[in-house]
Amino acid sequence: MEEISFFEKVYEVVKQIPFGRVTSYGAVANYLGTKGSARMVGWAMNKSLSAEYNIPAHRVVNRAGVLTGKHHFGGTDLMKQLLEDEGIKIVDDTIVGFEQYFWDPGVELTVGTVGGSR
DNA sequence: TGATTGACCAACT
DNA sequence: CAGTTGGCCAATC
Repeated sequence: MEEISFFEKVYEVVKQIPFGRVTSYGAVANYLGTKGSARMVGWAMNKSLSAEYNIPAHRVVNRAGVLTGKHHFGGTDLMKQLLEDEGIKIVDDTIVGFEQYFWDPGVELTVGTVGGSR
C-alpha cells in the first residue's frame, strides 16, 4: 500500500516534467484529482527547495504562465534564468507561448494509453 | 491544540 | 468588470 501523501504525488509528477517544458499548479492538482489543492502544490515546491528533493520547481508556474514563485528562488530572476536556459522565452516574468511549453500530466502521461481506446 | 497561512483556480456577487 | 469567497491539505505560530 502506498501510503503516499498529496505532497509525495506532487513531487513524483513534477519530477516527470521533461526538459524544456512547464506545467501549472492547477494542472498537477487536477491530475491528482484535487484541483482545489492547487495551493498545496506550490507549498510542496517551497519545501522541495529547502529540502533535498531535487524537484525542478522552476518548471511549475501558475495558470497564466507567470513565475509567481520566483521570489522563492533566492529573490532573484533565478527561476527565469533556469527556464530560459531550457529554451523558454520569458518576458516580464511571464512565459511567452506558455501554451506551447505547457506540459499536462493528464495528457502527456496519458494514464496508460498508447493506443487505447481513445 | 486551534487557528491561520500558503508559489492557486474558478465561480459567484 | 472587478472584488470576494470557497475549496483543498499540510505545516507553522
